[in-house]
Amino acid sequence: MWISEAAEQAGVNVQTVRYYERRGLLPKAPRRASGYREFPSEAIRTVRFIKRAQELGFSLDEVQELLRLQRSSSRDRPRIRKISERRIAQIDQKIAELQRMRKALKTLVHACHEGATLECPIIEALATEGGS
Amino acid sequence: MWISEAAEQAGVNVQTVRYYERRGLLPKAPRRASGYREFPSEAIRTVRFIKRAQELGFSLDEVQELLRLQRSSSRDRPRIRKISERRIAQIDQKIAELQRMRKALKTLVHACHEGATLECPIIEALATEGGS
DNA sequence: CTTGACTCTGTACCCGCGTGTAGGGTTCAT
DNA sequence: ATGAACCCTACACGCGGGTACAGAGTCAAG
Repeated sequence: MWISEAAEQAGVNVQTVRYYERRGLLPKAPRRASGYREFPSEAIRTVRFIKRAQELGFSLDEVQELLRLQRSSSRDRPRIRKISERRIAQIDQKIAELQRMRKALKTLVHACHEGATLECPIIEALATEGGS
Repeated sequence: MWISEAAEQAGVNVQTVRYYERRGLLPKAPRRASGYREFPSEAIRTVRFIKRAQELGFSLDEVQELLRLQRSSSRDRPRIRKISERRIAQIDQKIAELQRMRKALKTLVHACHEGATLECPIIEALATEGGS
């Protein structure tokens, strides 16, 4: 199958497929004499794997390692778990950071509604030293 | 005060100060005949304002508007609140997305610990069609 | 007057993940 | 044999928020 069909079936566009190949996420597709790539249907499954992994927040580097592990005969489950757990830890950190922001903002917006001060408490908080 | 002192006092580096000026976050600093900028101490406060706003997740474009509102005589509190509330909504969306990822990953990691299957459930989930 | 530490501008580069474009060659149905 | 629709490579550009460099000019202490 040509690249445009592969891309369409995988739900990405043509450049993306070439990009994944260049980055080493997809194995080099065999070529016709003309230089055209001919993809095995396997490639579609691989692209979908990549997309699903991205939905879970994995970076392309991580996806690359997951693909490598998938292909290796010794499915190294502890290693796979470790990558996933590292991802979870990063997600937790990010969530905590966002919640910290959210809380601070909520407090300020609330104060801005309630307060009868002349100055807006939100601006005041940003303009004033101290207390992150 | 020269730029390096201003930058140091504000806790950013020299290029950042120039960058903020270029972007319109800092007012154009007056120049000596040599072309050297001379910063009023006000500038330090402004840079710190920017940094605090960034910690709450505001983009530089948003910070620019907040600074504009701060300077305007009619402190438009509803507008300021609106910007903050939009930010909160974006944060909430991001948190929800991260929690979705986190939950999916947790489930997989758990299955990978528990399951006695040959294949790693994490890889299986990524390799298999259906169910996001 | 020299020297070293600073400043200026303009430009390019970084991260991750692609997307777009120009200029050329191929495929295949008609 | 022609033409539309495809394919190839190489390169530039986009986001956001800076960072780094080169080449030239300036400041201030000794």
